[in-house]
Amino acid sequence: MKINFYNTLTKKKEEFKPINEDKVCMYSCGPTVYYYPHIGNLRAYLFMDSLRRTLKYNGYELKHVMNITDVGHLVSDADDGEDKMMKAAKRENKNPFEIADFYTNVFLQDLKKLNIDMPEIIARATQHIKCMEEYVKKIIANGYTYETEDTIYFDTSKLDKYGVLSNKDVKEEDLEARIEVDPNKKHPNDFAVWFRAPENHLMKWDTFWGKCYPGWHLECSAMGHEYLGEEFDIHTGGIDHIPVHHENEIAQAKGYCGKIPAHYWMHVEFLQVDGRKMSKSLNNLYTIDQLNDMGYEPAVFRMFNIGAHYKKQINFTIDAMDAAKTALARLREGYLKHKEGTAEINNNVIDEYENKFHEAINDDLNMPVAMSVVWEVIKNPSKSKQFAKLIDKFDTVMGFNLKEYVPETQELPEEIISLVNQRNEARKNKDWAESDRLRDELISRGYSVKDSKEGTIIEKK
RNA sequence: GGCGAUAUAGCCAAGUGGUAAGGCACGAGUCUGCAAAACUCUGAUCCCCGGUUCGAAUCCGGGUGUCGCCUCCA
Repeated sequence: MKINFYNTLTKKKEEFKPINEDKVCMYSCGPTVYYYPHIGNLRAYLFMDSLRRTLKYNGYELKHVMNITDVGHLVSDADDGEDKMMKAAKRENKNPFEIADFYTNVFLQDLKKLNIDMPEIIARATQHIKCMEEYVKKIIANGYTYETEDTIYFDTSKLDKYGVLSNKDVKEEDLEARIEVDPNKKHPNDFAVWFRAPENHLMKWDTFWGKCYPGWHLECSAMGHEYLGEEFDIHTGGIDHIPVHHENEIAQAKGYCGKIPAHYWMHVEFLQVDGRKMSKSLNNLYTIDQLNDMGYEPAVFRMFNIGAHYKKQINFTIDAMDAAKTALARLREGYLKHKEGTAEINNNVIDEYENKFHEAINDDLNMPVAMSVVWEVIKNPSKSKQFAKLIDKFDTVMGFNLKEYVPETQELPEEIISLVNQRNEARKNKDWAESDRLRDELISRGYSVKDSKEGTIIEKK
């Protein structure tokens, strides 16, 4: 079945045609590991996850690289300010390598908690300094750079065009620039590719230019090239990467070999909290662990995310999380009902659902519509193992891990069992006052009480 | 100032030319001793104005609101 993706490069939805017939090569910009990832960061990786799973659903093999930026880059893309990793190191009284290790681990754990399908290759910048050096040397040899005392800059004026993704009008930017332009730069869009490290800089390596460290943008270009070659299929990232980071990656690749590295560029929109950007100053940052502590397991956040298209801003609210939490519980219950069902379903019905689902995910990852198909199957009154199997298949894309889901069976404390028995006795005697009193007692101890035909069901809330 | 998004029922949101998916909440009902849970049913003409069209939420023009980027960020 045809796949269509929105391509930031061409600004339209187009049919996806990979370079190799059955293998897709892609690169995703990963995090700079200097702090805990928040749910806004994580949305980007849920998007990456949907993309991976959709491609696999279509039968593609994947070769997918994600970088971990553990060589800090400067606080600003414009190459001034403090180094992020250094700043974090100072804050926590550790060295930058310890900071990187710690937050890399936190990040990977978070992805695991969210059941994110992991890229085949996780590339840490500190382990690829050599290939970055080779990469930058060729850009230099090709004449796309100039040196200042301690920095090598990329000269964007050497390109036929800078700003292929973001409609930048360089001349106008010259006039309207509101921030101080680095006086060492010849053109405002020029950017650093290589730094000579100051004496007190901890992260530095012996290179052709002395003790150095790489420019931030260079990492992705070099590592992408290392594993995927000069041209590959898809490059993903957050929408914020479009105007600077990805433009610079493209610039570097052009300087290196004259080619735009990826054919399809896909960008995920931001998540907002209560209609505003998430930020420290607004005090509205959430991490996946915080949500968990608030009673929303990671799968709830996944459910929330799947409710909206990746190219749209999504508004995170507690109400929305409650909605997602209920929906997830019903999804699981509905799935279990099908699993125990005995109805025989006509294959045409199955095929129709399957087709509808497949069309949805292939239409630029339209997960909300795909999810609506899942609900149709879940809510089908005929309960059937065939439907359960179909949902298993859908779940390879949705990622709720339903197959592994088993309702929690908890050991109830003896005093609770005793209360339940007392209540059953009272009910038998139609002593409703006593029965209700005992129910209130159980509820106040944090249990839910449901009287079904098969008996009373007690669950810890 | 430049660039980019977005405006659909109480909330979260699909839909980009043929008369509004889905989820959650609310309400009603079934079930229940009463509840809870579950299940069933119920709701919007799509920010405003103008235009194109047999026909527009969907295209065009003009407003208005919101958000983001241009400064670290997914």
